[in-house]
Amino acid sequence: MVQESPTFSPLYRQIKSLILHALEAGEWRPGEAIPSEHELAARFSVSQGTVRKAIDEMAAENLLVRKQGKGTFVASHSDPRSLFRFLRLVPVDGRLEHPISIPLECWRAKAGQEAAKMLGIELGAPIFILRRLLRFNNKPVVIDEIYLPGEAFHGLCFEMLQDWNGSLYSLFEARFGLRMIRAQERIRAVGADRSSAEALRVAEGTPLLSVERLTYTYGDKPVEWRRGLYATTDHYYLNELS
Amino acid sequence: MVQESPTFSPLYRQIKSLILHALEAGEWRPGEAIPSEHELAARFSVSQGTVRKAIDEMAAENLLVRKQGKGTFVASHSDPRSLFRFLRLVPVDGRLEHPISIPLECWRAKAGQEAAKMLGIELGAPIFILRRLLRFNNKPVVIDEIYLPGEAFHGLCFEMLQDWNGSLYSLFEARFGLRMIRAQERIRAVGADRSSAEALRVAEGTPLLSVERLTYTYGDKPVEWRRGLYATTDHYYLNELS
DNA sequence: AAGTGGTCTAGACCACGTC
DNA sequence: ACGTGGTCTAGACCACTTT
Repeated sequence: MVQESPTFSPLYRQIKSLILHALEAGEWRPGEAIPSEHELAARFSVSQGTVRKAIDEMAAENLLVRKQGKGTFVASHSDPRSLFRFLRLVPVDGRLEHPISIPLECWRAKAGQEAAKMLGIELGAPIFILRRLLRFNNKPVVIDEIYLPGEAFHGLCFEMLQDWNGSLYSLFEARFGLRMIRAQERIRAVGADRSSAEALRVAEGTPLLSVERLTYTYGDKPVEWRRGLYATTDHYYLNELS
Repeated sequence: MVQESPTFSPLYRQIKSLILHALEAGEWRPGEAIPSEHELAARFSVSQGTVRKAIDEMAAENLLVRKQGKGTFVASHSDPRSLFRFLRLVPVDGRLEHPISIPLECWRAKAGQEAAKMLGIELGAPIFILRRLLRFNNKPVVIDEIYLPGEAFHGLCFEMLQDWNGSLYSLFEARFGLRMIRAQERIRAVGADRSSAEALRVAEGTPLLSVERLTYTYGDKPVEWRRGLYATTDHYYLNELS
């Protein structure tokens, strides 16, 4: 079963790849259980231990969630536990505040130089641009500008965003079948310009965190680029180094 | 019915804990190989697979490094690969620059309110305060103020810092037997004050990243608290979300 | 009682590095 | 050739959840 070197890849990684493709093809939806380890072992004609190791890795990558006695489930952004996986903003006083997302605008546009490069699409290709505000405890803390490739998101509109009760990524998951797997953030400090100062209710020139995020779905395909400006008077960006 | 103990911990975690204690006691030094899985299995009277699972977890936590065909080694900050594990600053133009650390000052002091709280020591306990500059490509980019508990670092002096060729953490490891395991960073945006503006060669008020880091050694014991100011005109703080 | 994931074992074999 | 970690298997039993 195992290939010869130099393209050697262990059996459990081949199994992992098969499960990954099944996930990508939507064989099981987010939140649903995948077949038991025993069933998958029979399906792929390998031992249960080999399936186990494949699933172990996928669980470590937050693609699957294991629940003893119940089964293994497809990770979902609807799960409240995964909310702060991508939003690393924490209030100074320690009180956990559930942020509220307020969509401001949403319009069609053509990809500029930077957006095209980041999203890996043609210059001038259709995109959506979305502006939204994040409130913690009714105070504006983050203003986001989000760039989405038109192809993957057609049908997106302002009303859809307003009607949705939940995180943006859970909407992407439910409406467009797009699962955000990992992201890369580039952080710097900038001074607030006029429009962001107004939105965040701070003085012009106030130091803000500029957080540029590129988010990837399966196959390391970038599907979202965003730039957020964070007011850090009452909150900070928390990062664990390990 | 037999009530199971609520403190149940699987065998491999007990083994992990034993290896951890041996590490903490300095049985093997950073960079050295630990005994083979087979030897450890014999020593603890368990199967090799159980030792393996313990080491797997410790490798995932960057405490050990496995090298196929050679052995398993105690992770070390002298290893160049671990340099950017704690310094997440990347130049905008992509060219990898090796940062150079320039010690500015080092003096004894008594722990103030904040340092005492962070380091978990008595108010007024002896500490060291260290200021240093980080240059990338000969340009000042980071100014750090570092607070160290006096007890763990006695003998530290300015000359020692100047003479050391390597990262601060590799010095801590070699001179004080203190291994930095994990850290937590709190990031916000601030305006440069007079002294930091001078050190970083920027205008007063320039937005800077304020990065407060609390670093832990074995047993989740905090042993370093630092505050860094990062100039982000030519560099950004890179964070992977996964 | 039955089904799920979680642990533990023992043994065989493979890939890598060194002697 | 030998020792190291890496993979794969098969089976037993444990812990948790549901029926």
